[in-house]
Amino acid sequence: MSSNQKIDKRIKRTKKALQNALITLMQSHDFKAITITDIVEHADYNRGTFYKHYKYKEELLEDIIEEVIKDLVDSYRQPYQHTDSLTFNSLSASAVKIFEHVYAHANFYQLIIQSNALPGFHKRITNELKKLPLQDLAEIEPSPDIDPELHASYQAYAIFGMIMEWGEGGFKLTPAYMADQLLEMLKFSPVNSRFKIRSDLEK
Amino acid sequence: MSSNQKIDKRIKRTKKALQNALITLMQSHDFKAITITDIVEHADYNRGTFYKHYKYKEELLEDIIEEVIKDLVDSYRQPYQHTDSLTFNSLSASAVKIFEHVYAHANFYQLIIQSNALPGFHKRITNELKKLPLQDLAEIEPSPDIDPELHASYQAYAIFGMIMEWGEGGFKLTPAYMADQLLEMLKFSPVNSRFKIRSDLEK
DNA sequence: TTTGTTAGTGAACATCTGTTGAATAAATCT
DNA sequence: AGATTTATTCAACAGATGTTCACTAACAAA
Repeated sequence: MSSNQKIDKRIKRTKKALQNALITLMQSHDFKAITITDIVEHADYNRGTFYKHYKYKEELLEDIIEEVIKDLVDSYRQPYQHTDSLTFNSLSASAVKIFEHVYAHANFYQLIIQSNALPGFHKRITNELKKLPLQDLAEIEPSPDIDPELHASYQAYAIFGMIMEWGEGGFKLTPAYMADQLLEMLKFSPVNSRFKIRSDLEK
Repeated sequence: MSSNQKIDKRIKRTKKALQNALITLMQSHDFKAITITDIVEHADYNRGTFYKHYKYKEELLEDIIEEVIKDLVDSYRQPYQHTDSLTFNSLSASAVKIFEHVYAHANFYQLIIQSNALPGFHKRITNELKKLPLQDLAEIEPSPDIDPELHASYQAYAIFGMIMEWGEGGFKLTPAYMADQLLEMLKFSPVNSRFKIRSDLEK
């Protein structure tokens, strides 16, 4: 039944204990300041046991992240399974689900942000980009040839940016509001909108 | 004349040497695998000297990043200074300048990506978001109340996402193409576009 | 050029790291 | 159930870390 039949009980037990220890320590300490010794002492395991499973604490953190990601994917797929919840459209429902997932794991996301688990570079450069007045758009003729890879990365990081901003504000806003904001920003995208259809007819 | 009159020559000399040593080491080693001892031995300084200026190697890296960011801001401001380069419009020119800046520092950006200086979380979650088919948009009525903070973060991370995608592809694409792609994606934004004006008239 | 200030040196220290080996405990398998 | 496999322990190791100290060398200001 369960997805992991062959994994040794001891391994699961140990990994969970180490994960919990790290999470607990991250509540009060900067990620960088937490030592392997801290983790194993807090979890009451031998230091060698840690190294049997992980190379460094970042790897342990990634295990924790992996579980949260799993829930994110599940959350996203929910609207497609329960058609009754499709009040608006599928994207709107998915967007809500994504932000609801983050909201449900707000403690975790805030922990990641607070404990400086994600370091300086992307934060530094995106903060600088934020200052630049890129909002002022101009009129250009439409053209549909957008690189799908670039577009996917653009969209992914954009949503990630919304989550970061949300988290730095302490997750005060509601998931529904966040989803609405995302839809507002996406609204005029040509892909499936009436504008795209209209410009297609113009050809 | 110079912006830093009061800073001791020795400090500048030492910091530059340490920065260069780290950059050199990052060419061939994973960031995490580089030790403080490696850096000071390569720069031929005492280990205590390192700790006089930096707490950990991440702080040293941030100093390097700071210089690149400075160039990014300068690059962005260029179009506003030289009006002759405004072939299209200000945003288009700014976008080109940003991507030209990245292209000029492609070695640095690739170094950051390759050496895993930015760790798992944002990469992991955004890669997952990329898989979700968020591209399929739906028709909704326009409304202009977008949170400026959220929008700024959205845009900043979106562009950062383009740069990451670009870098992971080895910076094969040209800066002009990247700028064009950005403009394509922004094109239908309501803020200043003809669509916005049209929908305003509909009221 | 002298004087006060501070960066860099070298050495020492306790602690943490990453790895290893043999012994023990707990799991899995038949 | 017993036999086999393997996770965990404990101890030990060399190397790296982060900090401190007195010493010197280089700098800035007058």
